[in-house]
Amino acid sequence: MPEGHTLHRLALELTDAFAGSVLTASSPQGRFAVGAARINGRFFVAADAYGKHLLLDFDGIEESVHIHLGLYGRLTLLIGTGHPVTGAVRLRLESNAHTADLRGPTSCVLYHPDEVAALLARLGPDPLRADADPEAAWRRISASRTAIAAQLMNQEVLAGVGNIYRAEVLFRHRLDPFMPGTALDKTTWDAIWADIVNLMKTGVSTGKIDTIDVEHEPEAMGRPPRNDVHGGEVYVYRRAGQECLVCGTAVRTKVLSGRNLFWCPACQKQL
DNA sequence: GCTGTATGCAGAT
DNA sequence: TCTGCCTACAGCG
Repeated sequence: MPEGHTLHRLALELTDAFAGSVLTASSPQGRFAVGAARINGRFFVAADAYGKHLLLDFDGIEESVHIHLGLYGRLTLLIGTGHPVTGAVRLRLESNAHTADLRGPTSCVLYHPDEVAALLARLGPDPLRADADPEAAWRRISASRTAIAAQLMNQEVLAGVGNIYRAEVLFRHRLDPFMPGTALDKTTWDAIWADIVNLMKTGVSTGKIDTIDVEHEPEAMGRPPRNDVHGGEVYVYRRAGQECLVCGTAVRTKVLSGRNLFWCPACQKQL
């Protein structure tokens, strides 16, 4: 579920459902019992996303609820209230009309304003935020010999890009994932940034990661829709061993800094 | 039912 | 670079 687009979408949905409402907060699973008690009965102000981090603000307290879904976390918004609790619900928020259930997050804790500030200070620009500065990311990337595929996933470089977007955007620009950041030119970076912004914005509005250009869409290529586990069409992500949709070469995979990277060795040759 | 895998990241080594 | 966290689900028997 959770790359940046998911969190921004959730922030919009939560704000839409809860802003201005008094919320009931509980922690059925127990691990956020103290925090839930702190926010219980307060007016919900807004939810906001920074990269893959979600912050919830309530009236009358200076702390924010910091949520990071990690690899497994899910936040589900339900219509109505009084739903039976299923599974390990870390945090349940209820208005008089909606319910939000949080399960399996890496983080669900109260943050003081200085902790929020520290978080924001360490994150790179978030392509989904209007005030994001792509130059800040470029300075980091172009100064480091680290492989571009690793840098795109580094949240201090770019906030919100995850394993799918990095693989897909590198394919879309036919870039060798192992190319050092120092080998990237500024024009290419500007194109990558613009592409990420567009792809992620689409992700926010559709709720899925779709990266295929029109000419490579299933209908255009006479193949059945993949409709993979994440519901979107992609070029290389999780397609190891299958034919590249552009050139037919077998897609490769390799673990890079603990995550499975996917790429087409023919389309994405180092220059 | 069990096993493997997963859109993430912190902390240890 | 490796391990642990923590939950859900697909695939298998």
